[in-house]
Amino acid sequence: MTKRSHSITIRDVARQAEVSVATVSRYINHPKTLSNENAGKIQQVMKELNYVPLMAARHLATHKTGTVGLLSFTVEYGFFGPLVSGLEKALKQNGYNLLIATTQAEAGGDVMPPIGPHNADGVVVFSNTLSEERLAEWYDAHFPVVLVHRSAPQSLPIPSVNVENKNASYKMVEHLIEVHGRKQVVFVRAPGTQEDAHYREMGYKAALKAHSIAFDPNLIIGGDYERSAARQAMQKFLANNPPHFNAVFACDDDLAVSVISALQDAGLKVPEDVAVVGFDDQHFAWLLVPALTTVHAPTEEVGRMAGQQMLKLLDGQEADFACVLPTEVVYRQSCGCN
Amino acid sequence: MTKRSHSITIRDVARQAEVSVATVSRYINHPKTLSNENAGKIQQVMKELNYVPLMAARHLATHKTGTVGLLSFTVEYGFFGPLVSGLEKALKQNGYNLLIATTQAEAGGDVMPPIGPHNADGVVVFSNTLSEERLAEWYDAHFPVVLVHRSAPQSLPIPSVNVENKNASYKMVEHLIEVHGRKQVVFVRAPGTQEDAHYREMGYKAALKAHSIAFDPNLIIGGDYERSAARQAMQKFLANNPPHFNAVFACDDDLAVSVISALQDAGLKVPEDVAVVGFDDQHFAWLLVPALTTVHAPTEEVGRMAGQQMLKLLDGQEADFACVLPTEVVYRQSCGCN
DNA sequence: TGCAATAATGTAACCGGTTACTGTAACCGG
DNA sequence: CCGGTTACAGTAACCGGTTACATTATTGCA
Repeated sequence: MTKRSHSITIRDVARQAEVSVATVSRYINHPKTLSNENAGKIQQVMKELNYVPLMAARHLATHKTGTVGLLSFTVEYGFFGPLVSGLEKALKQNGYNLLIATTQAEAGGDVMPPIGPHNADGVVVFSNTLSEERLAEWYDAHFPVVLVHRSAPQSLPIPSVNVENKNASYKMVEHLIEVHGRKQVVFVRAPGTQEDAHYREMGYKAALKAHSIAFDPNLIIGGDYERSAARQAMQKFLANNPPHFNAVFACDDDLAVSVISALQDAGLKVPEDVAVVGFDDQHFAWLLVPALTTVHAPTEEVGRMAGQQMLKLLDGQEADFACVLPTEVVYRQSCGCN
Repeated sequence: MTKRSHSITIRDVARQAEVSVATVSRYINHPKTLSNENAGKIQQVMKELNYVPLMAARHLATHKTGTVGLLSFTVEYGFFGPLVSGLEKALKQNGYNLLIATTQAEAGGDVMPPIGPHNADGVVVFSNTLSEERLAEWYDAHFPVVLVHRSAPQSLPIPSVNVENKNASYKMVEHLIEVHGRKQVVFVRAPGTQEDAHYREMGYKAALKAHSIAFDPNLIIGGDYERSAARQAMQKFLANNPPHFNAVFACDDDLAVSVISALQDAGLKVPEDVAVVGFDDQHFAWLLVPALTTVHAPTEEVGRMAGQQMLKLLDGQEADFACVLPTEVVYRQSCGCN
């Protein structure tokens, strides 16, 4: 056995089984159309030779790769695991594999993304990982795309899977105001330009307005920092003689953690002095002390749903245009409950 | 544009640029061998037509897919994110994509794994996701494999990347004994048959022995439960009139969390009544109250290293046979420190 | 019994790239 | 001025599958 395992081709099988290559191919793709005799022979020879058809040759002949891509700007971020998990499970059910690549948001739209029509049957695009031009190009070419945590651009009816951000944020802030009487609520923006973040901020503002609380831009902590520097950003905010506040709505759980630790460092008690709430309900949220009040986002479900939409597209069906999964506030201790 | 975007082939480019297909192919693969004149023409036409070579055709001709697979039994488990991240970064540097699939440990070795020589240039195998027979088969066929969190079977010199488990566990338990005087240490096994778990238990036992503490099998909580049922397993242990104990070494951080919450439910204080320590140093470990004393495992580094080993193999070089990354005990509060 | 429909198989073209081989022209030193 | 490199480009075979079409054997039914 010095030769590569894949020197075994369909012709080897055909020869050994004393049939034509076409028959072997038929056995693989439409087994029912074969005589029992040949089917048996072929099956046996395939097992003997340990034959596995080369995907590339199949792809070339059929124009199907059996692969769906996921384009993401990062893979480290907390909820990536569940997202991929859901996606992979959904795809696997129909025999698709998952190809993963990270890209920075395309600089000028001119860099060819590592996954595309040339190596996948469709791609799931996470957040703003792809320029609108590319999206349009693929849409025009009828290349299946599903957006995740990003809604489709105006003119392109590309299916998307999102979580409900604005209402949940509204309720979250309303809870702080009504139940806990916290009217000076700081909002901590996320770094980057995630669409989710935008809607969460809108929910925050809407809640203030509905309760006749004037929006104070000084209570916004801007997202102009690296994720890893969130804690310092909070510390800086505290050091710079901020306006009075008694609650913090962090754009996501990771930020909430940074906020809490910065507050505690500064000698402030959570939730007594300052209530802190987050968004996402990541794995660790309930482990914190105080346990984090946050909005539960069904991340694995997002992945699964994206997978299902993609399968529909691949099957030639219409997918739901915009699919928004429900979120729900989870009341724990960090807001002052219990 | 009603046709698929990929009806544009190398022959279209060749025609438009008034050269032969071979010349276009050369431009793509060995640009230096072209005259400036033709290179310019081809470049322009390629941009105009938005031409991207079809991977499958390339693969078929060259027997290279440009893809590395990752075979894992799950994708949800906490440290999956960093692992993939490290792996993906390393691979991307050499232009490889990452193909991901989950499999249950192969039942009888007869199920063809979704990733293999037929669709990847090599695969990274996480833990015991693949039967030894398959490993041997691939090894014989010179198909590049790198093992992660699993060492190579006796007779197969397959490169592997592991973290140091035994010594770190030894130190961890020694710390409990020597510094905190905890001599009745419970060991909580992980479900499944991860190799890591085995070595951690060996470290635990070695530490006991070195301190002349008799090993008490009643202080072992067995791994015969689902991961999600770890907390109940601990509760059951507590309810069943266990021998006296004043510390718990959990096989990993996730288990440690379950242990802590079960203990607290039972009215026991951590670390005053029972010290609890874990392994992995997952993201959330320092967030817990008390912050978790644990062993830091460089998971992203494991991914990166596996990627590098794989790249070596793909390049025809020898890879390091067994690569064991150092781990380090991180002393926080849950053991009683501070 | 004969003919059409049907089932099972084989032949060979094709998918879209790569590359060995060949040919041509320009260039080199003696 | 000539034989030998060198630089560049084209022709066509090949990679390993799929499938349209042709062929042959079998069956059903008048």
